Amino acid sequence: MEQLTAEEQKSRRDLPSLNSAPRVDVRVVLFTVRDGQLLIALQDQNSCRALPRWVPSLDESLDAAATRILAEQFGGAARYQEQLYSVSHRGEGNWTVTVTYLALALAEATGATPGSTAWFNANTPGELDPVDRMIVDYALLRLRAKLEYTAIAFHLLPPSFTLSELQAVYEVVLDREVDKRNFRRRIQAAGLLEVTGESRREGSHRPARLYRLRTAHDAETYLTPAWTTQPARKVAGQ
Amino acid sequence: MEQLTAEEQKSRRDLPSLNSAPRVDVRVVLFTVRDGQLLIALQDQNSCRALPRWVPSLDESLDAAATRILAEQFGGAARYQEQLYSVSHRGEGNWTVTVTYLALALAEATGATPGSTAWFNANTPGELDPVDRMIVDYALLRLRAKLEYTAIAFHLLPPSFTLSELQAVYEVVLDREVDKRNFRRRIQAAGLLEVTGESRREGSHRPARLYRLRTAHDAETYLTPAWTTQPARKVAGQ
DNA sequence: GCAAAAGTGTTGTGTATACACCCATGG
DNA sequence: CCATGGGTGTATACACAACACTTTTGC
Repeated sequence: MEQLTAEEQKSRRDLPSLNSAPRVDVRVVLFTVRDGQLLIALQDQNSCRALPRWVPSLDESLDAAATRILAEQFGGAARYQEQLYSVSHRGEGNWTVTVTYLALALAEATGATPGSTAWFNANTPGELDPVDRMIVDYALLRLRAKLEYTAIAFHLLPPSFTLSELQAVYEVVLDREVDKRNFRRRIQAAGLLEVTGESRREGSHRPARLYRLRTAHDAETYLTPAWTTQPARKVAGQ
Repeated sequence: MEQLTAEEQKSRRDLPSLNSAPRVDVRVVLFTVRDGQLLIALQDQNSCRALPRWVPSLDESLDAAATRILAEQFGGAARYQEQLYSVSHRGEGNWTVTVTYLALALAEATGATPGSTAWFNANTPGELDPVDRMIVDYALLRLRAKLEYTAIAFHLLPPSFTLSELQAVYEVVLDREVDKRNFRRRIQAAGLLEVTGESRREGSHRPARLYRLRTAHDAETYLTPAWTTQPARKVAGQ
């Protein structure tokens, strides 16, 4: 541990101090589900893939920086963002603090992504910087865990959807099959859904009823802080 | 949102850039249980209480900065630390990124804390900076939630302890009574404990058997990332 | 009428809860 | 012998997993 004088220690404890401190950047793991696959957005730069990132200015919060990444690169596609974790690592010399976010986007809105960003299978994203690799792995872990006890999955679907579509999202994210009857019972017992009254005919079979998420259950409900200094965790959508 | 030229945007995306970015500080919510109360450590500075904090140098990781706070102010008392969340807030002008940690200490080792640090009831910590208040509230939420599904509570007790002591920790942290028989069944079903063979006589009643945590179950097991760049989440202890 | 997905119930199994008494010791 | 905390078992409710057939439609 480095040795400091009493004055230096005091200046480090009483904010703000003016000595140099680690740099900050923000990175986003943006998920979507399309064609039966869980995809993440990566930038193809220097023959190596990397998470979309941004160095926040002195004038924006962490959440705002994450929102900016999503807005600039994906327009209104992202419907949900949540802070994941902060890592510190040596990036070219000094320590950098990387604050990471998990975000969810609608497949419909992700057809054309500007710039060098492309979609890759979340389970096999290819060659990745080790830090980015860990972030992606942890984002996947968290997404899967949250699927079980929050309403997070609805952000991967349009406002109205069939129960089979919802089940397909669960199966793709969790990477395993789910029993149809148990799934429907569990979802309906949670009381988050209501029928829209409409139904969808899309083949030579019985039409499916459409459901929507009941308002006031739109946000997640568990184990995420309610910081009044950064109230907006929802990005787009109503 | 601020307007940037294409060059400025590029420099923000390609790390490291040299423009000014938010400052970073680290704060720790250190819990202990003593005299049937859940306590947190606060500094009594400027007639206002504040969380122990530190501005990390260019030469230390976030985890190392948290460890340093604990080591300098509490010696070897802290036995566990875990990153909580990162907040950004306007501290005297520009944005500051505050990375927060939850830590647990042994009551026995916390008798004399150097400097201006003192212990306060975690539920009624008194007047606190709004940011610190939110951090404390969230730390409490997380500690209570983790108590239910991890072995985190053992870090509030010495290496060997009675089941009644363990139950008392749960009751104090969760702030509710727990059924003795169900508690013991649940704990033993988890398979984390083993009897030491010794017992403790401390009154005119039957002696209590002493238990210890089985090694390899010492760390928490769920929903916390395994960053290889910051492997040490355990601070002191064996 | 047939292919294809939508929709629906029951049964068993394990898990959490509520609850009351005997045991070992010190004084 | 009595006061004190240590230690134990059972009955019930609830949540979850396994499992197969009928319904509605397009062609």
